[in-house]
Amino acid sequence: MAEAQRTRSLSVAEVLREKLLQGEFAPDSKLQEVALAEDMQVSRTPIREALRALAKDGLLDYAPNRGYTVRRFLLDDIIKAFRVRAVLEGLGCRFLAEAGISEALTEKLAACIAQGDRLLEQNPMANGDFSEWREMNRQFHLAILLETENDLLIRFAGVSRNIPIVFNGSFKWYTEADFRRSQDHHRVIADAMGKGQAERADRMMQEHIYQASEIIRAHFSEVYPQQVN
Amino acid sequence: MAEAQRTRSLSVAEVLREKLLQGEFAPDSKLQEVALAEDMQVSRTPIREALRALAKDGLLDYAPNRGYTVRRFLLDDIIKAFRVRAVLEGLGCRFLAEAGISEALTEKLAACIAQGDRLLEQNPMANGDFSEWREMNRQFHLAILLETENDLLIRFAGVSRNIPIVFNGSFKWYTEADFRRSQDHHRVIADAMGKGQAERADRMMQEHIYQASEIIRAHFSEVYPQQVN
DNA sequence: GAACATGGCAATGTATGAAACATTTTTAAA
DNA sequence: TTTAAAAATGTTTCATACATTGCCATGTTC
Repeated sequence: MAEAQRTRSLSVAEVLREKLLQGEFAPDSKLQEVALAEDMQVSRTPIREALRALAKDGLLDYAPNRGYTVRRFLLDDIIKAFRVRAVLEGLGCRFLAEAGISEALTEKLAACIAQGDRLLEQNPMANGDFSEWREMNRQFHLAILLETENDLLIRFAGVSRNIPIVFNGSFKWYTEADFRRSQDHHRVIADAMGKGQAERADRMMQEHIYQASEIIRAHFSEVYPQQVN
Repeated sequence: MAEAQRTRSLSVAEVLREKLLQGEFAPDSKLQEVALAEDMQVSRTPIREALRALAKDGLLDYAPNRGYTVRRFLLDDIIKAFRVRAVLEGLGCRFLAEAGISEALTEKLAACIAQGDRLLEQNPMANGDFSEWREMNRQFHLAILLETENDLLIRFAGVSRNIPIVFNGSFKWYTEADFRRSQDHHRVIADAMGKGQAERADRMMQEHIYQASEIIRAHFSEVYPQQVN
């Protein structure tokens, strides 16, 4: 009971969002209702609603009477998104440091950091599988955001993270030093919040996210070789 | 020609959004397709799409198979939204101060400030019509945001402003001193950006928006007398 | 050959009935 | 009287038919 109901519209949106985030649709290509409806074996109605939702999230461009196209993210767009996200997540840290963080969050962050240490010992770059690191990182950031109980902050941070390339993290380009640095950042952020050092927590989170953006900047041309920006 | 096409869905969404922002629907009341379709003389389809859009903007709550209800904004929600907005608009000022602002923006901001001076001379509280002040203020903030050319920043700032009570501004509660203070803020923000003082511009914008939120806090109970939070 | 008009096609926009789901009311039994 | 099952009612979700718009090719005119 009280199971979060799933409508077809939501399922379709979820599937399409995942494909968009994984870059399975070429930028600027059209997403047409009829074609998608056939592919996914549903009528146009749920497709329409899903497309509309994805456009609202900025993953598709929409023109009335002309339909939806896959948004092309330039490096510039991604860098700008990172700056916004850095400020938002930094703000979250600030709030929590000011208000004091719960026992539960302290433990959650400690668990993430412990997991990070474990993964670092295993030399996470060796096997090329970063899914555990990615999940740990996701949990760390999400736990902080949720603790703020600030609806807009949570939503905006989510949107600014749900962008192709950004979404999966840039871990495949991380050197061992990058992983260790990232882990250090997490440690400082948790420490600062625990001690009520709002300014320090904010700045460290901003720097943490900035460094991630710089790694993407350095490797962006590998994803879109032809693209100028 | 090239008139921005209007579909019924978009028109309906616009009308409903305006009503929601003006508080014409009681919080927690249901918005039903059939009833709205009759009221607005369109079929259920454009209504559905409009409701979905408004839910994405956070003005409506949605539950699968159960429909849409008007979101109830507590004072706490509004304060939290203001904090996010303050940081976002502050960030916009920071960007512009760092990059340098265009001639066009310099003039636009100067025009807004001149208009503010004019309105202050006329004692804007006298007639109880703040529409001109509101428009001037809107233009000032919007011009800054647009100049950043940061898509997410513009969208997020818009969403965090499109909230009942917040949307119309709190000018009806402003004292003359409040108006003058607000005008001073605008002057400092424009000055700081013009001089490339990023930190100063950022902080002043944040303070500017914070003060607006405090005025709403002081008068919120007049809007929802019964509400505790 | 270039500019413009026309018509057909394909896609989106809208309306509406049918099905699925939730809620309320009724009915029957304990 | 209380409780639960079941029917009735109302609302949302989905599918589909029709209407409208945009696009592109063809053809006409200058």
